[in-house]
This record gives sequence, structure tokens and C-alpha cells, in this order.
Amino acid sequence: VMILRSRFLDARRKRRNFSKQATEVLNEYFYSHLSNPYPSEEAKEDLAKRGGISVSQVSNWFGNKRIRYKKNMGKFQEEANIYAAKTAVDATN
Amino acid sequence: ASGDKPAIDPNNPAANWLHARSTRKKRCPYTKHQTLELEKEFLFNMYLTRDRRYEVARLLNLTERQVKIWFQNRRMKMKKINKDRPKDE
DNA sequence: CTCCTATGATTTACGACGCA
DNA sequence: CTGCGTCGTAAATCATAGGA
Repeated sequence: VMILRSRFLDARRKRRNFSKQATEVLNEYFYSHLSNPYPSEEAKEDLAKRGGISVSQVSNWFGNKRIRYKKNMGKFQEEANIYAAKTAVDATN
Repeated sequence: ASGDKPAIDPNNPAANWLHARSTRKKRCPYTKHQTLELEKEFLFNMYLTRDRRYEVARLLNLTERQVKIWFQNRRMKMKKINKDRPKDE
């Protein structure tokens, strides 16, 4: 039984990439909080709800995003500009 | 007024983020044997006595600190599993 | 189908803070 | 003051998804 359980848990690695909607919501928060991209527990819950994913997945996403962004900021420049423009428009409205 | 804000460098917004100290030991994945034995010990009891910690560390060639931290991480993992999957069985 | 890179999840190792 | 507890995280690594 324990073996079956551990196999089931390993199956979590058979993941799906997040939906466009989830990625959108996460990136929006990330790039509009670049100086401190550490969402509170409440913010994580809100992002999770709006993206249709779990709070743990939100935490994983931010952990991966912070490291990968820091490791290679150049690679994310275009993406950063896109979301910066988006939030600028939102602020105007 | 207000020279009080850190003035984030636009070219390096990550400068103020949390970062691991350079003295931190690099992560070293444990062998299957080490992991298996640690899991067996965890099954026996989730909390280590000082004597068991010493024994396990000696047998697996890990430091007592590594064993202590492994158990702390393992307990957090168990908590996370129970949270994500409240009803299982 | 075979690479190869992107991406989500998991694994070590700490810092910060709590409690006895 | 010691020492182990939890919580949140960095960074490395794992394992698969997905595209050329």
C-alpha cells in the first residue's frame, strides 16, 4: 500500500503546463511587483483562485520564476515589457 | 524629500530579493540507500531522539545536522501532502 | 521518432523566528 | 543561552511536456 501511495505521489510529476489564464495572472503579479515578488498567503490564495490552480502551485511557480528570472534577466526582457505595458494600461483605466 | 526609498536599480530588480549566503553548502542529493534508510527511520518515528540521530548519521555517513534537517523537511513534506490530499484512502 | 529546451515539482540547506 | 520545532524560501536537480 505504501508503495502504491508513493507511486501515486510521484505521478504528481506527470504535470500539465498551466493554462494561458493562470500564466497570465501569475506573470501579471510578478512583473507588477518586481521589486518584491513575494506574494502574501492571502495574495497566493487569490492568484490560485483566479488561475484555477492550487496555492502550492502558485508557490512553486514564484520560486521557479524568481530563480530563473534572476539567473537570466535578458531572456525575460521581452516578457517583462509585455506585462509592464499591460499593467500600465490597467492603471490608466 | 524622500531619499529614503532604496531606489531600485531598474537593471537589476533582483538585487533586493532574498538570497542564499555564499557560505551555504551546495545541495547534495542523497543516495537511494540513504533516502530509503531515512524513510524507514521516519516510519519508525517522525521525531528523532539524540541517540537515534547520532546512529542514523553514523550509519548513513551524514552529519547529525543533515539528519536533523532531513527530518524537519520530511515532516513539512508530510504536512503538504496531507493538505493537498485531505481525503485519501 | 529523436533531440533539446521550457516548465512544474521535488529535494537539500538555511535564516528567521517560536517555545521550553 | 541552548537547541530543536515550524515556516518560507534559494538553489539545484528531477522528470516530463512540447516543439523543431
